[in-house]
Amino acid sequence: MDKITIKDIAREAGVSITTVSRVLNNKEEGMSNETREKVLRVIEKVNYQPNQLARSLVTKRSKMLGLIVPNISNPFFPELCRGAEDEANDHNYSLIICNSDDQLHKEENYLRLLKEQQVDGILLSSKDQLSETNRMQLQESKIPFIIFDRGEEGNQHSGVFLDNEKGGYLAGQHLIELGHRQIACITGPENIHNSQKRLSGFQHALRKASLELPEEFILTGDFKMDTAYRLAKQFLESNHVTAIFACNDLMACGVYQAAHELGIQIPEQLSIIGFDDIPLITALIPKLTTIRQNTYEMGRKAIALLIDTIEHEASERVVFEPTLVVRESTKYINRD
Amino acid sequence: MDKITIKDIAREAGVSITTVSRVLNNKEEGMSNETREKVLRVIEKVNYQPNQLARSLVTKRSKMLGLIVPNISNPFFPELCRGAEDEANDHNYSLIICNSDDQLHKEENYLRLLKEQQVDGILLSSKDQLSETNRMQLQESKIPFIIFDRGEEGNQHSGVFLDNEKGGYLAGQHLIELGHRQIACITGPENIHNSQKRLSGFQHALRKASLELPEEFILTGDFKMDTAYRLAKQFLESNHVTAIFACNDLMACGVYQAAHELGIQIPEQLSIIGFDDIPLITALIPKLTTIRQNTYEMGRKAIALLIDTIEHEASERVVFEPTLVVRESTKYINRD
DNA sequence: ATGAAAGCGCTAACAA
DNA sequence: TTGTTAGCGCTTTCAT
Repeated sequence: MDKITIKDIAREAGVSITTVSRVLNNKEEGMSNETREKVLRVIEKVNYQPNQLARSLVTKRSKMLGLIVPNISNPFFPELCRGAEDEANDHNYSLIICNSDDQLHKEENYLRLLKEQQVDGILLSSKDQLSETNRMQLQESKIPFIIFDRGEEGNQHSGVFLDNEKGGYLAGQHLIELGHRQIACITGPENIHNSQKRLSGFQHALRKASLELPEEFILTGDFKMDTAYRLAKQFLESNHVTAIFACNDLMACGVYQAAHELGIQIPEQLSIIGFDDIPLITALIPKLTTIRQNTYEMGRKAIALLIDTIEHEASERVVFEPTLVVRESTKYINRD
Repeated sequence: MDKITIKDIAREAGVSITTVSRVLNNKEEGMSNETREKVLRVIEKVNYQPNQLARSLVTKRSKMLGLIVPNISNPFFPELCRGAEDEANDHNYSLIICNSDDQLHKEENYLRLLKEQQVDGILLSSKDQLSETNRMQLQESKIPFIIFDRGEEGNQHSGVFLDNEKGGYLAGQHLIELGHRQIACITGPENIHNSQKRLSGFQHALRKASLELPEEFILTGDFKMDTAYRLAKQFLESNHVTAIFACNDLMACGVYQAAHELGIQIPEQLSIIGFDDIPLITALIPKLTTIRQNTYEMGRKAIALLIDTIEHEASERVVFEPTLVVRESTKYINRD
């Protein structure tokens, strides 16, 4: 037996395929209740499911959305995916999740693939700012897209952003309030905008307390645990600080390790503050103080925005506010 | 300007659409190199991308695969996704990742959605055994599917599995060799097959050393950190053991917390061994000893199998072997 | 209230 | 070597 099509239903119910199509799409007008019921019964009986591909071909709406994330292994992104997926499903869209693995060529590849697959829109959580090729591709293909957090600020494209500057500021303020004066910071990659913002917000807070972050106390990381571990270990071996701000939680984990291996007690000898509040960090001992972003909700909002763009050509920039979550890895210090 | 179609290319190149279709699909025969080049030039010039939906409609191949995971927040699954995605892309398929959130109705929903979306096959990492409805749905829709780890053993459906029994055995053997005699185990949900296997393998190892795991030392968890934390805390308050086997790493994290709060030193007073070897556990202090599964490779293999099933109606059951990774959370004990 | 027919963008016989 | 044509499963005018 072959796949059941609309024709089969029509024949079985003794009506035209137009009529079947009407009930499929809940067209109210022009149809007796009797007919509708009859068709519905047949559909039910044979467990018919319309071919979305065929529908898409004529309606020019695939009901599919694409989501490109830079690194699915960072628990930050699964949270984003969850939010995005839930919102998409609520609106009857399906989501194709793609992991660009921090590689530009993969990102380009996915962009092409998603377009071929005729997705109705794309949520782009790019590693970096949008490359010129990609921007052009997207713009000229006229496919609606939304930017998630990363990406430039000057540009006025719609998207969901975090106030990274404020996040960094909160982190700095917290450490200052705890009395810290010797502080280091491990940043994300240099070319990444949100990472820079976190740093500058952080510096801003320090400066307000008349403290300048020395060049050597700014370590350039890459948002990954291993790198942060190596950087921190090397740094802590030959420098004395009482606090470290890691620009994401994964890197904070690396600092924990480094401190542990060097016999440095957290938070007694070293306070650590992270960024993101990924789910797993509650497993760290002591529990990590961090700057929280509501990733799940940001994912939902981003997709909501995307669908709004698709269906009503809306356009908006939403900025989320991060919050400070004080746990156990930061501590008041009496400076000598 | 509207979307560019094959017609536009044909007109522009002065050939028929059939010819264009031929070069698109790399049909070698019957066509002068001249013509091919000409068409290729036009395609290049206008940056034409064929509509995959239209192709699918006639070829009956959507080049899309579905992957349903039970809990994307468990870092185990992003690893699986990465492997699956890479393998799919290598074969020119795209992957729709769905998170069923441990909810049966979501899983059913996704199954329906994936079918409507005409995916060529499904990789199902079901929370539980396949529900009867789902099994029937899948079977009668004739859509190729592969089972990932969870799910029944008796059934002979193709899939990728882990030798969970062996994993449990390795864990038990390790603890025994370290001299532990008072041991507890935190399992996954009772109805989940792989969880049961881990336990029975574990028991097997103990029994070999003439040790029987008392009922009260088997704590039924749910693969989640929080639950394991609560169970472990309650348990450790009133029982004395020298080692705990957590049936996945997330739960081991929960045990860490509990031990920490009770002032129990790991591994001096309590050895802990986990299961999975998820990426983040290297952040735990001390580093977690665990039973490793090669999740990424399992994901790749599963998709390879699925594609093989789709393209050559192959069918196979692959079983991966877990390995013991000794780190710092287990320690030799001199029993008194 | 219902149906016939055209067409979405493409592939695949079959002709020429 | 190339083109004509039918049709994939559906929606949507336009008739009736």
